[in-house]
Amino acid sequence: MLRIYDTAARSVRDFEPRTAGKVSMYVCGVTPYDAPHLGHGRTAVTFDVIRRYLAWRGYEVEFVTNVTDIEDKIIARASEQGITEPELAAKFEKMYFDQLDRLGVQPPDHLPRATEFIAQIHALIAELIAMGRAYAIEGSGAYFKVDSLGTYGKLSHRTLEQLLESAGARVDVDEDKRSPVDFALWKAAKPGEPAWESPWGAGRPGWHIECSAMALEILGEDFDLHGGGSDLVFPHHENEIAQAEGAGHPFARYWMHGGMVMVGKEKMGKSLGNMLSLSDAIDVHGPRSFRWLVAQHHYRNQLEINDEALTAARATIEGYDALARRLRAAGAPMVAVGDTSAFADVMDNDFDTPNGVAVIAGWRRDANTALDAGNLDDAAKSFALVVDAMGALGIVLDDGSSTGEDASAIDVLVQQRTDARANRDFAEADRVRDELTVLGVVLEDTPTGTIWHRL
RNA sequence: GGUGGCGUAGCCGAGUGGUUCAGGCAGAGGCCUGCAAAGCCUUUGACGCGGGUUCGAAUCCCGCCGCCACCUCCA
Repeated sequence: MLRIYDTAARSVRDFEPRTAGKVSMYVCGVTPYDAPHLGHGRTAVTFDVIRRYLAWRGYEVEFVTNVTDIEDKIIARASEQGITEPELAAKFEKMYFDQLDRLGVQPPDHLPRATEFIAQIHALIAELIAMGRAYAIEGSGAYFKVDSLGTYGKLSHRTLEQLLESAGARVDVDEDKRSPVDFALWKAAKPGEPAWESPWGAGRPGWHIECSAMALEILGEDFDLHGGGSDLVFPHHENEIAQAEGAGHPFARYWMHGGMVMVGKEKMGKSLGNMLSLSDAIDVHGPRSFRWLVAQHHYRNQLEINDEALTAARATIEGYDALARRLRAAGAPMVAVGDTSAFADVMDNDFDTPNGVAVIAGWRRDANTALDAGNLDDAAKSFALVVDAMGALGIVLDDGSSTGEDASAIDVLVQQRTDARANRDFAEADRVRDELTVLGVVLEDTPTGTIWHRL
């Protein structure tokens, strides 16, 4: 039985999807106005693993990620760079998905953009106004009336009193709102800003409303999973619920939130200005190191990411690659996947990848031990389990079969060394090996001959 | 101030009231190897502090200390 921690319930709940055997999930993507950082990568990998595991477990998954391509930050940044908002958004959206692609994050089944759903956004706002849950202000836009919805705050567990208290302490509250906790559904355009016509004046959607409208449009009411970073719990997700349920549309059944990336014991965040580039990390340590590091930690915990941690993750992944290489070199047979229930058992407990990784580590050891003993069948069986579970985590092992262009030249050198060793001319053998080392080639002598791989 | 989370061996990081219990990285010793590389085996050492419950607690309760997050744009 799959169990999922639901932020709204603050506890682990048995997973009962809307439709048996199917999972509909919506994960908040980005507002593309800057280069993707480590946090984007962490959250994307987290939900990619969840998606892959669900599919691995036999569910038919429909996966939606949105792009909020019109927002205050985009307008400001486009102005700074002297390009249009669509140009800016397209540029950073591409950058975002390019990096996710490197990380092996599967493309979503649907990729809705806010500007493509203006009609649905209008319809939802109109419903809210008709139901008395929202109001328009001439020249300002439309706002959600928070005190009209008794359940407001149920996701982030805040009462209206608490919200009013902290809102009052804030400095700049929008002057036009009736209450400091109300939030914009539609923002009137200032001169020069991009705008769409609407019954509440020319303007643009407020942040939050696009996700309610797009999730309902694509996945329908009462869809299964809604995810995002924990920093989105309030106000973004709380408001998404208010907008959908306030208009009478049951929203997500389960709310999942991933922990923040930490840098030097502090949350990496925009206000702190300590954001690290995702592409830099991948360039230096490789995408699988990043992915493995994420998988080694529970998705709801904070995760410190630094060079040391990525280096350690890389060492582990390379150990798995070495196993794949050795098996290939030894001519181990391909076998069907056996009993992976040990992996499923831990993963079913709220996607417990740290323990899933531990299970895989056990199979890896089994495979290595069998291989050392010359038992290729058992080694192959254990390895098949490793590969299968790794697939659920989205990691593909490198067995060295993709050798590159100068492979034949390297093979010649390796043979020279083998000949030298056969003649017990170890000085010559080591000289050739040094030559290969310079080329970034690492040798491994196995019972069935010398194999090599690139550093 | 309100709400939530965390504090485990050199580092990262799981964990259930009770025989050894994670796992990874690093370290030490051994095996294998001409030497390496890879691998296997063994091994060092832990549960923030103070109480309490219990036959027994890292695991439950209370208090304290420290750290972090959300309450504001944020994955």
